[in-house]
Formats: sequence, structure tokens, C-alpha cells
Amino acid sequence: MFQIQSWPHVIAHIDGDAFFASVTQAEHPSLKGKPLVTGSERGIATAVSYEARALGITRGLPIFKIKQQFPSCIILESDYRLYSVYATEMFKILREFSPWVEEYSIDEAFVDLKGMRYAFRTGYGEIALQAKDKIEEKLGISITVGVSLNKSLAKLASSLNRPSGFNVFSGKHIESLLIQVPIEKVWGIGSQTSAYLKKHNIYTAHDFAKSSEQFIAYLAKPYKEIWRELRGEKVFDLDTDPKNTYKSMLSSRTFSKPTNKKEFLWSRILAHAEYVFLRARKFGYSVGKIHIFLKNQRFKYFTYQVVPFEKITYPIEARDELRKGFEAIYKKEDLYRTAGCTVSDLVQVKNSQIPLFKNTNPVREKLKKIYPLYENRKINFGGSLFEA
DNA sequence: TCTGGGGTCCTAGGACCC
DNA sequence: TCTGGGGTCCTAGGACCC
Repeated sequence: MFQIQSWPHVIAHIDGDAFFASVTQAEHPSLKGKPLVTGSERGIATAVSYEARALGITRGLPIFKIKQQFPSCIILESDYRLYSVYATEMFKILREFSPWVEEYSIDEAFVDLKGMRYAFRTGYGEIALQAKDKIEEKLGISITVGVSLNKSLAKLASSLNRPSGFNVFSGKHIESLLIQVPIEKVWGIGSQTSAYLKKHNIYTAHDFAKSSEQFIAYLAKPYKEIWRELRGEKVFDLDTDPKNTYKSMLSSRTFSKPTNKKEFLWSRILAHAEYVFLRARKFGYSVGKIHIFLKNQRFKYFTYQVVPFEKITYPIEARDELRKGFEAIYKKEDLYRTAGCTVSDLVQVKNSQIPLFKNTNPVREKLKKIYPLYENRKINFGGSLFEA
């Protein structure tokens, strides 16, 4: 169907196998070979070791059920600092094989290998295999690697033969990859879209890739791009910038029990606003838009947007507006499960325009004195304590 | 399995203008 | 007073990801 030369581009996708559980076992060798899950703080299993999967434990299974049904399983809280240390080490090793590395998530990376076969004097598959071996040996974890022509195909390739899988699909072999992958496993096609596609008799990545251009024309832009990638074209670039820029920041927490207590909810929203503004300041941002939100028992969101007259760096500068918004979304007959605050329209302060005249706003002058005290305090969201 | 927390991108449609 | 056609800008919210 697709006539493509072997390697117009070469992208590798590296994905940790049960990463959180593997890292825990690598760090505590006594746990190796034992059934283990992480995520107890969440109430459901976030990561499930392969030994635990063998018992029948799946991701998302409630912790209390695991305790009841699988008493031999070790249950631990998540430790994101530890995972991050291993991830950083993994990215570092990958950079020994190519300078173009995208740190996609805490356990995933994309690597552009194009041209590297001249530097290493060997084939692309062999380079990727060397990187895989080195990570597994040095970190003591297992990863699965997929190599193909672009990000979407590499990601499909790394979904096969887990754990410790190694899958290479050049241009001549794309179809044999696509045939193996159900449509809902395609990166960017979620439950809504796969349900729609199945109605049109599209069940695999291959069915989708060979759909006609006329059919694809009805779909939204992201799906057109995925369609092109599955056919072997390179559409998505790697983002190799380190993650220190944000478009928005969010803080939210689900209560242990849904509630309609008005002043309690208001205090939580303010605490989230404090926290998210603190993070924004840490990254040097001032804030152009603030959203506060409540989510009710039926998972319906109620949001209110505040746009301050000028970009601000402390939520108290918009406090009256926020309160007004809260009054607008709060209904006493509803029960709310989550409260939160999002900031967006973020601008780096050092790049933003310096006010023409010295700011003598008395509230702000006062704040500057007060807020240093805030910078290191702990903020209470109503559940657990978070270090600022 | 009743479903956490933190993000990004896209689009329909309303507001407003001529 | 009643009204067409077309443009831009913005926002709410949906869909998706890990």
C-alpha cells in the first residue's frame, strides 16, 4: 500500500515497563521478583509490577481490593522524586546516542537518530539496541524500544512485545506494524474517536491508514495529522527544549467526601490560587488569566474566568473578582468533589513591559513585605499538606 | 474499577464590527 | 425600522495525553 524507502527519518520511542514499580525494585533489590503496586496515596494502583500482573492485578484496581484479594502484594506510595532521578539518568544515556532527545514524560522519550549511523558506523536498529542495553544495565530497569519513521509509528512499535521489547519497522514494513495495532491504541485517538471510527468499520491502525482522503477530510486537524503519520510521513517534530516553560498551571484536589460547605470550598480555592501563583512566580511568570473551578459529583465542571486589568503575580490582587466568580458558580444544592484553580496567559516577567512609572500601589507595596513569609510555608488544600 | 492531578491543543459559536 | 453578508477576536469546553 505505502511505497516508502527504508529510512526517510528515524525516530526511536523509549518507554519504561511498569516504570514506577521497576524503579522501586531497582532501588530496593529485596523487592525484585515480588508482586508490587504503587499509588496507595491515590486509592488505586498506578503502577503494577510484572509479578503483580501475573497474579491478575491491573492498573486502576482499588487498593482495598488488592489488600483483600492479594495479601502477598506489596503496596507502596508513589515517590516521584525517585522516578525523576531515574528518568534523568535515562535521558542522559540517550543523549550519548543522539543530541536530539525529547523528554516526553517521566518514563518516556523520543530520540531522532537520523544520520547517526554514520557516526556509529552501524545500522539504526543496532544503535537503538545499544542504547536500550545500556539503560537496562546501568539503571537495572527494563524498557521497551520502538524504532520507525516518525513519532506515531515509533510509539506504536514500542507498544509491542513488552516488557523489554525491541521493535524496528522501516518504511518497507509499516503495514505489518499497523495491522497488529487496534485503533484505540493509536497515540492521539481516544475513546470518543475510536468509538466513532469503529462505526465506520475502522478497527485497526491499518484500517485507519488506508481510509480515503475524502473520509479523513471530515475529521479534525489532529486526526488528519495522525493519518498522515501512520502512512509514513513525518508530521510531528521533536520538542527537545528542556521543560521550563508553561502555557498554564493548575492546582486541584479531590475531597475525601463531596461537600457543599461554602466557606470551606472558598478557602480551598484560595489555597489553590496561592499555590499556583507561587509556582508561577518561581518560573518567573506573571498571570493574565485565572480560572477557578468546582467539579460536582456528576463530574460536571463549573468554572469562572477572571482577567485582571494588568498581569498580576499575587492572587490577592484579584481576590474580590475571584470571590464574585465563586459566588456565581457555587450552588448550595450541589455537592462538589473537587476544587481548583488554573492560571494561563503566562508571561515571563523579565520580558514583559516594565511599567512606565514606578508602581506605588499601596496594596502591592504591602504585599511585597508580607509575601516573603509565604514563600516557604506549607499550604493546606484540605487533604494532605504540600510543600510550597 | 465509578473515575487523581497536571498539562496541551483544537474548534464551535457568540460578540462585535462594518 | 428592519435587515444581509462577511470578517475578526475571544472563550468555553471537549478530547486527548501521561
